[in-house]
Amino acid sequence: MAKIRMSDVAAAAGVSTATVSMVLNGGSNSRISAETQRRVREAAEAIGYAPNSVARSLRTRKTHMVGLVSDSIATTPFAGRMLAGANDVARDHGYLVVLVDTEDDPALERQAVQALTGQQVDALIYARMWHRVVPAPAGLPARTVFLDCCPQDGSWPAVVPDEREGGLAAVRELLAAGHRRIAYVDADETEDVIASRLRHEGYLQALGEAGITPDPALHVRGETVASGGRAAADALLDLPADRRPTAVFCFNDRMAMGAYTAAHRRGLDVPGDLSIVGYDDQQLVAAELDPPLTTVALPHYEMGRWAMEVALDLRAADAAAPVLMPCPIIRRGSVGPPPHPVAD
Amino acid sequence: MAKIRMSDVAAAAGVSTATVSMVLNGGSNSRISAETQRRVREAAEAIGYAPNSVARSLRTRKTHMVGLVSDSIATTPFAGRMLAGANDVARDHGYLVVLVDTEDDPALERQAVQALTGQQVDALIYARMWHRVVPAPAGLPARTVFLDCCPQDGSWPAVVPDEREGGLAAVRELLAAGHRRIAYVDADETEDVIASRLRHEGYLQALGEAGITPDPALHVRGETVASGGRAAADALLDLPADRRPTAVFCFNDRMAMGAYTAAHRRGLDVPGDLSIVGYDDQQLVAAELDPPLTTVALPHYEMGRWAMEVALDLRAADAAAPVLMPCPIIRRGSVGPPPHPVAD
DNA sequence: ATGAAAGCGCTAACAC
DNA sequence: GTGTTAGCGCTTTCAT
Repeated sequence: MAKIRMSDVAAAAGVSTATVSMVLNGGSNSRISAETQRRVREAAEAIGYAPNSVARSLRTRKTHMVGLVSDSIATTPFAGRMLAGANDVARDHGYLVVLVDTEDDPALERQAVQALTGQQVDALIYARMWHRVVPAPAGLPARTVFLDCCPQDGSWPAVVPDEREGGLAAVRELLAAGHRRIAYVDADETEDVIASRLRHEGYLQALGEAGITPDPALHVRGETVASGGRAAADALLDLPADRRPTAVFCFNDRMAMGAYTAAHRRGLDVPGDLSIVGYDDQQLVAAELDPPLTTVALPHYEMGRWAMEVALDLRAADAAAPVLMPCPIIRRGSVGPPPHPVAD
Repeated sequence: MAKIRMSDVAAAAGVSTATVSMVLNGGSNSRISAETQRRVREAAEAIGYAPNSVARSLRTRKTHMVGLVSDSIATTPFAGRMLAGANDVARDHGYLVVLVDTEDDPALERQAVQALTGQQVDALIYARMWHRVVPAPAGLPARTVFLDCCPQDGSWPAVVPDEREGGLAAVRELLAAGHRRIAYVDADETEDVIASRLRHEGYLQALGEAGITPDPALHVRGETVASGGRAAADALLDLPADRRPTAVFCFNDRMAMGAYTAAHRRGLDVPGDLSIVGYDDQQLVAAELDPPLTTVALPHYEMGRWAMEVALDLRAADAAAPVLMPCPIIRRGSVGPPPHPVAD
């Protein structure tokens, strides 16, 4: 199975390589006669010719590959959705994606960017798995887009989730069900600062819209895992009856999972006695809880698509400000009316 | 920022491109004089030269890229671990991985294999996200390795999890804690046939080793989600006291999660009244449950590494039979002694 | 409508 | 030790 070159096709069809190139790339509108086209195609087929993209890339200065450097493909379930989004549009447009995981190591990151530009990728997507503001690594190619992070020193297109709008949607959902005493189980101050702050802003705005004065006792924090959520929810449920929340909005689904545990352990029903809304829409958590969790989805797939679309210049992007991708609310079974009519 | 070529470096250093190539690739052992080497390196540095891998690849017929085609990077949390394993070894050896997700669509698959071989990848990894026997797609390059699946018509190296040994380990763990009545909450007959069968074999073997005759009533099935596990566990717990299991081995962590719910809803303590072992070691589930779940880990990271190692010829592999990668047991808090001494 | 020839940027014999 | 030269397999003017 020796490699078959274009010249082999040319010889077999009795034409020049230039002609072969024309018919194989030129579509049917080329100026080559129909008869010759047929001969060439048949010859190519017959001898099993497959073009060598490396040679083509060298000549055309286009590799039809885009690099994707990320800090962690493995450690979050979200990474896959981003990748999938990017991959889908790449594939649909004849592009391949070259993936490098840098594990958040700056040295590996530099090395990755170098390897990728050395490989002449047509564009580069720089992705982080948590919404952050990051310093732009050196040596980025002209066509670079930031995914789930913003470059410190603007001037690159970027896309991040609209966390504020997400917090707003979550709390509005609870408000619409009739709740007035709504708690926010927030992340620890050390973690996920941006998401935490933005979702909290959404929370406050929603309360404001409903004319509710936020009760500081209803803003609690914990580690962003189930046990942290459970502890925070316990604190809330220990409040005297008249100050206790009838609903909680949790920073993420895992904390919401802990809130379920807290409620269930004291015989409280979800959503009968306590309504709960999460954030992230992690399938393994949100959909599997009993009852299934109403939550706000992080639009990783859409962000991945968006990034690839601007990388391939399929979509214009303003480098001045990051695009805010909507976080839709996913209604499942954890929100209901408050247990009894409530006054403020 | 026009592209800088090797000839620019040569000109700047006053040598030929051949010399530049030698010093830049030849390591320090080349036959170029130390003085010239210095001049070349300095010139390259000064004008910011970066080699063009496409040109190099065309010449050397090595691209230092390996293709990875998978059926789903997005829909399972395991995909990331496989990718990470593959990526880590690729990176450590100066290789890049080109990823394509085919969504299990044969047409896309053919197209992916073609694109990748056209791109002259040095090797190809064909990955599936569920342990399966698959028909080998046409046109695979000589150096192909199968990941988490076996080619129907042998003759390619492959690696899959040792599910049988995993089931064995899970049940031995329960046996060691003193249990005798151990149930297996299995997958539905329609799902994951290979894993289901193999884990069951491990279960039976472990019981056999302990001199226990399997009780068919203790082998139940359900959908491989939390609700399926809950229903199955409920059925088990409804058994008369003398036939009821004191421990259950669940097909996966999600079903185990359902078993927790079933136990908790009837006031049973885990592991006080019921010990539970899962399978998969899904972080989001196993580690977050209360108590944390003892489970058997699927070695995705290791399989990813293995596949890339044989792809890069760093490790020999026999194409005759798939390699069985061990599934280690992860001890957490869901296994304890049976509630009271038990007789068979 | 088709072919000749140059060259993408690099490496590797082979000369000197 | 270093330079010359000939490609790797393709695309693309420019002739014809």
